[in-house]
Amino acid sequence: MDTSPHANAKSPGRRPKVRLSDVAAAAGVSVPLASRILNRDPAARATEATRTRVLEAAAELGYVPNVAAKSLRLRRNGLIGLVVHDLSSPIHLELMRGARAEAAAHAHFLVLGDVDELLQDDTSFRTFVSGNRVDGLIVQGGHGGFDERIADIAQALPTVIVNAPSRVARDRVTSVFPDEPGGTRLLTEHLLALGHTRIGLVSGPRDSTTGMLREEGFSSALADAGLSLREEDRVHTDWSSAGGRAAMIELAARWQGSADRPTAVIAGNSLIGVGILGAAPGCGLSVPTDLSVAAVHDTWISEHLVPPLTTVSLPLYEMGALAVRQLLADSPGGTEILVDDPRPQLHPRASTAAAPAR
Amino acid sequence: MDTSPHANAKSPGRRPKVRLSDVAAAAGVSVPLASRILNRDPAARATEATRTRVLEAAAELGYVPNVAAKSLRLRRNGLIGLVVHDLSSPIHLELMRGARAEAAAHAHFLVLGDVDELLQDDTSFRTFVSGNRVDGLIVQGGHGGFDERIADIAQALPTVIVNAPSRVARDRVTSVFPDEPGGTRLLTEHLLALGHTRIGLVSGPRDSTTGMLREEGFSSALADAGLSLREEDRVHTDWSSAGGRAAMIELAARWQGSADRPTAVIAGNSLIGVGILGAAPGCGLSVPTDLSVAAVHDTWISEHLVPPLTTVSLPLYEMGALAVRQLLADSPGGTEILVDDPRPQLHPRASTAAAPAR
DNA sequence: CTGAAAGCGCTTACAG
DNA sequence: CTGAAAGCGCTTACAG
Repeated sequence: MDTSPHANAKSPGRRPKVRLSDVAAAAGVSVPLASRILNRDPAARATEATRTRVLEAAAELGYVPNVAAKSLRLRRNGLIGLVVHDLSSPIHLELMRGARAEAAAHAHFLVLGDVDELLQDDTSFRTFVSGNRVDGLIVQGGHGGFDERIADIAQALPTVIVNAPSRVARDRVTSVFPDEPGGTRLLTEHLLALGHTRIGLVSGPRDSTTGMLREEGFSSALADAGLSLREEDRVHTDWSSAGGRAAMIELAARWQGSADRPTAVIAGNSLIGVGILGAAPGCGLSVPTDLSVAAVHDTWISEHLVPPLTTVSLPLYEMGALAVRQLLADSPGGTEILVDDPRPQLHPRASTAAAPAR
Repeated sequence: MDTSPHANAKSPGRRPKVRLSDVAAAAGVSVPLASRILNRDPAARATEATRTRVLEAAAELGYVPNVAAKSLRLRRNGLIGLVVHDLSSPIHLELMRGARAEAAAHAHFLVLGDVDELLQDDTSFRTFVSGNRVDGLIVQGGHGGFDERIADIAQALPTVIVNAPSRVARDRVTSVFPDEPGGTRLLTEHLLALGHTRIGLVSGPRDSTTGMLREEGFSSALADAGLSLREEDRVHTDWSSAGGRAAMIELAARWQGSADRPTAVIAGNSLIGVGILGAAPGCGLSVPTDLSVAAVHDTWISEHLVPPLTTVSLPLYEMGALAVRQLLADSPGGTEILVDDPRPQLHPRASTAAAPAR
């Protein structure tokens, strides 16, 4: 009778999997005791000799617990679903990096999901949410009209909304978000200090919570300076460079032939900022001579643009990490957590300069 | 006795999980039969009435199989590890998007890993590789000196290397990669057609397989035109915009005061291209008047740069999708697969122009 | 303190 | 063709 670890080899070319029972046998103890020792169960008070025998056997055999068996037993699997809206945005990437690193630090892993798929495709929704596929969900918020659905999910699965405070009042949803108004305020104050008195805003989609919060910071900073945003100086667009480009062209058309126009513009995010910067020359506007441009979110590209883009950085990486920590702490839902370490920070660069004399 | 689905509710606020036995009971059949019907086992030839009763019960109860139980039984879990080197690169993002979408189409999910962590941290390595955490691994290749380790992994777990052909001759490693030489050749021919006869190359790190392949395409296109790369016209740097910036500064210093210099430069990837474009003005070089710049990989940003960057696009999204397909097909290892649909495509933009007259 | 037993929720040979 | 039984690899009350 072959009960050696090699007896259960499946594919010929593959190394055989070592089970807990193999470790227990090698150490001459029962399976439960091996389990307790390996899991540092304080109740297991075996002699030091036994303990090391088990530990050494495990190390020698290269034992790694079977996660499926553990999951079935423990009803959790060490997996966190990270569900974002647009995988190609450098902004979500930072969030993802922070979440991944934090998860790894706690021996957890991230499973990638897509917001639209999750909300529209029922199969995807159900495997994620009811199939025990993941222990919890981090969902990118800030997009309009899907809050009820999230509340639904949260009823079945610990859920954290990142990127925007949740508008759902239900118990189980925690949200984690940066100081959006504060960040935009920093940008606005920077432009005001440079002498700009009329500042445009290229905001995100109309139904975006994030966009609204940024506009709030913008408006309140203007108000503090005795100014206010004129309706005709604001454009809504989507969160992309193509959107930023279209917005710049739209604004330039409005300004056609009028000397009375904004001398600076704030981009709702840095993708939009890139689009504005790219479109300005074609509109006959030189940045920063004719127009100062500043954007929310500092990404790897900001400093390499021509001219380098003034931005405010928000703690995206930390937000991802904190979302994971919240989920693992299984904290009571309903909390709204402002990620404020580090604080929003201004990165003044050549895309902003003193307002031209009037 | 309460055997209703609600009997197994755990957390009071959460919806109870429905088990297969609940479905079977509701449909009045045995658990095995319910399993067979739900899994479309052709051997199960129940009456149509029974079949629909089971299907309807499952739908009504909102049954979703417990993945942990399935995994334990079937020895696979529908998870694929995607292990990349730098999560923040827009290039890997495309790969990731393709892989995620393809995986989702086959009811699989992606678990995020980090190459450095996988190779250096033994715990991470072992949970991924021997802990049955994932069914297979997609690892980003092209970085020097870790091929033996990958071969090691592949012995335990189906593995596909993306991004570069594997230099490991072992049986089990399949690699999937785009036509790197072909792409760079397209870029080179474009510059040659514009009249450039001396072209510089800002390549990636010295030990990068990918970089070497691109240089091959570059050199062979030059050779076809009766030209060749001069040693002093090549700079190695890392795959980043900061690297590109440093390289541009280095080249400009070499060219100082000499009329005899390259009139065009090819960037090993588009991040490097961004850095070159950003650094050129500071070096007293106007693009494309003084210097044409072209780069490998077309990303969202290329067309929004000032000037828009000429690039060649490689099928990164498709490469990700194909890697997943390879893994799921459990095809025999050792194959090298060129992803050539779509073919590398030139995107001529304003960063390249006719060579200045000599 | 440790071991034997039960059980997590499935699937699949094996009988009937 | 269908059901009863076994078992995937763990952990944890429960006995001893």
